[in-house]
Amino acid sequence: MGYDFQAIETKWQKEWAERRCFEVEADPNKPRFYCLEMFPYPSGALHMGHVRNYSMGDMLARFLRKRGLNVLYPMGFDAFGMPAENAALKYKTKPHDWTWQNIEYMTSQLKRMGYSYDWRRRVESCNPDYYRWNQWIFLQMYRKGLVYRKTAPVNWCEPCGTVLANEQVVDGACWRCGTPVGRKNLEQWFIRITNYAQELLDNIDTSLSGWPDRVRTMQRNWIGRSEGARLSFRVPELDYTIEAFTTRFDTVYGITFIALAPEHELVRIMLDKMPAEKAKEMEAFVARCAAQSSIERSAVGGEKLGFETPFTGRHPVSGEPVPIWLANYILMDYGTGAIMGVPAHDQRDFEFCRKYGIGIIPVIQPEGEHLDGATMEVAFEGDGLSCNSGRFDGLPTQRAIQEMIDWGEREGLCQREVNFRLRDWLISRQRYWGTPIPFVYCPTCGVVPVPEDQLPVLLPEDVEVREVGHSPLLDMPEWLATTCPSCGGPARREADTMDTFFCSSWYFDRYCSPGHDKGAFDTKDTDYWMPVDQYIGGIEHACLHLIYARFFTMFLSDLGMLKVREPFTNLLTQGMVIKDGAKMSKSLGNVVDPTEIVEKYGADTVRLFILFAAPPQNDLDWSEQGVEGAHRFLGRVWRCVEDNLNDLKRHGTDRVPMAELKDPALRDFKRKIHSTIVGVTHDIDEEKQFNTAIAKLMELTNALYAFKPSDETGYRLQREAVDVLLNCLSPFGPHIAEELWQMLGNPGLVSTAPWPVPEEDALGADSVTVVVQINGKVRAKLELPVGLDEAKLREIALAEATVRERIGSATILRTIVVPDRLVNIVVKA
RNA sequence: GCCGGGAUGGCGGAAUGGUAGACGCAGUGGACUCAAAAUCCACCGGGAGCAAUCUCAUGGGAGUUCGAGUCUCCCUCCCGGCACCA
Repeated sequence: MGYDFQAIETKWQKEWAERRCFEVEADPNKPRFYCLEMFPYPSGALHMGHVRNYSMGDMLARFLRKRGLNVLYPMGFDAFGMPAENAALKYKTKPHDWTWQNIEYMTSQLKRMGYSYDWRRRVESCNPDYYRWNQWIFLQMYRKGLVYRKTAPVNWCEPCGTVLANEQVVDGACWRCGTPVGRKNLEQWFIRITNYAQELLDNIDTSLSGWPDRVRTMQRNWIGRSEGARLSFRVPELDYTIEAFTTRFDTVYGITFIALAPEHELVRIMLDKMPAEKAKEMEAFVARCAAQSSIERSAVGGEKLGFETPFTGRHPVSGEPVPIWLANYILMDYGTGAIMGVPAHDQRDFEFCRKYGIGIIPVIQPEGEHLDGATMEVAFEGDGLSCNSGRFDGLPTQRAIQEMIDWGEREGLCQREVNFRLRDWLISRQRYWGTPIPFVYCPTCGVVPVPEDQLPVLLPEDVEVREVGHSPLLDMPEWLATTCPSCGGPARREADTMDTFFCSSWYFDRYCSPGHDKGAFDTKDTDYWMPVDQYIGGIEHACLHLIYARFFTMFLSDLGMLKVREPFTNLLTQGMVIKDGAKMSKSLGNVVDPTEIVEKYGADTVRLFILFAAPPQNDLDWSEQGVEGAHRFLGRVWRCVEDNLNDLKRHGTDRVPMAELKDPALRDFKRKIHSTIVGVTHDIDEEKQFNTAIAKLMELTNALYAFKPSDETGYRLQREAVDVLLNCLSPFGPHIAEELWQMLGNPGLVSTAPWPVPEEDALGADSVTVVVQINGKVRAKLELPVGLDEAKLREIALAEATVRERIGSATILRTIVVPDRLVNIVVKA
């Protein structure tokens, strides 16, 4: 009858759904496991990257379920976002309709793959039942002082018509559309994620040992902590104090100038107090810097531009005047936007001073050298001994930093300070298809939060998206107009919506309590299910979603809603799916549609291929020949059951214990069965090497083909092998395993059958190949019984004819014996 | 520049410091067939040899070790992240 994968797969998908095999409830008496995948954006159809991600997760979920764990394995959709608006424009539809259509279609595709989700828990972030809790959480953040509005130069993406968070600017360009990002001054909503910078950083080392090093490093870099001191320069003429941050307070005696960012607030004050002519020049300089793109301005080795102001600040230690300059390489959004210029020990300052003829004073001497400010060619940024630094002369750099800051703090010259590269999270988006920010503007009361009992602020669904430079919400006076919750007077709704990363920062909590309407989730559920034990997704979220989600978890924990501080215990970042040397993408036209492949080969084949072709972290080269190979393997499994079905059924499932087996061939075969269980379990559970787990199943299949039973014992062993093979195969190719399991008359479903347990006495070998080496080179291989002691092994090895011949007249210096493994004879001619 | 990860057959990739190349793809030969496909069986890193076998080989160079793809140091190249961050 052959392997009719289409019929089999639809049959079992229906069966699993009807039997509700994969629906789970929190049960404190059962050991739990939370297996999570990054939920997809409902872009229209699944792509191979999704299939890879979810095939890994499903395999794990099925495996762990069989091992007796109560496995939460949910799926949902990250459904707000720009593409829906673009699609609405293109196809003359509504974002709401387009999105929901895609959600339903992609759900059907996921079901066709046979993934074992608990579908009752599906979450859609565009559903008011979900986003009302976005609004609620946002209000809690507001209450805790984590939300603020600020007019600031923000990253602006013109094609997207909206601002971007820092995390969403990649190489100076928009993370979604790739357009270079501009600057715009806007009043926007921010979240103080920086309040959590230290914990976000600390936990990388203490709590994220289950994450790849790569991601941990990326987050560490992104948060970017640096320790140092804040010091100030008094500017008496302007009655102003310039604050600056430095990590090198030990170089304070080497200051020869002060540099400000052209956007620094002091610039305006100085302009007012300057002769008109000079002020004009300075304004021109500021304008010139403003015209430089962010990429230009932050390019390494970019040209340093400076402008000398007619003012001076007082050196914090000596009180001497220090010239104040404006410089294009000083960034307003790091530190204080002002620096102490130490050209001798900072390469950027050095280049600046050489260009503008500012003095250079070395205050650290490297070992065995003597630096002279007049002749130095590069700044010395390493460690050495302090000089020209008064009482600190002669101190080694690391000590100098500490002792000088201690002294500075005592004298009131500086304060220890820690700076982070991480910026607050800008969450407003000037887009329609997102969660409305629950605030109103009242002419009397100002910016007023919408009371919790009035949530959700519903996003109107019946809108027409038009190609205009602003959100369609602004064209809906009936939606915008509201009353002030505070005074009851007329007010206007906030028309900005939230960054969609807000939605994806807590969806995994919501999965724990589907449909809960008393809160974002029920703590009874999250107390049981959280944290996520295994999270699987793409590396591209290393500094976006994975930082935001960690922050949310800390915040919700501070509210007392979560018991955990970190959401994801183990993280697996899967590689991309590549074809013809490039990532599959529509623009390159190298996309392979999963649906077509599933029709041609079946879901089991696709799953198997995608897990077998490469280790999870590596990129995976799509190869239709490889797919055929996977299909061929499943065909072999099928035939090896179908062709022997009568024999396999006739002899029953009673196992023959190892102790009763005498024939070495049978004993070997029994061992193969049980070492497969051990190996596959190890590869999945400990190594997360799904490719080698599959390789071991292929080996067992090959052994089954080579095995020709001749008696009752042999047939029973064959049945044992087939049952183990199907059981271990079922997480990878669940449909075919289920069908064959049933054909054999096994009770129940293989999906819910316990994972096989290896028989201990079927693992140890009767004999082993002992390698005889001479000076580390393999010279003989001996098949010997297990457990011989060192002396015996040495004796046997030395007695071997080829070995004796090899040694000849050479002197044996020593012999290393590793029992059951090798004998290494060290000789000297 | 700094940080992280890599480099193994024609290809994807295996190898607790102990037989390098599991498993698969591609390839070669055979069986079955009128023939092909499918399937089954065998071979499949380089060099030498009729063969047994020998020899070289895990990016390059040193080192530790009885023994190194694996550990240490240096170098080359590739991938990823951060970067005029004070």
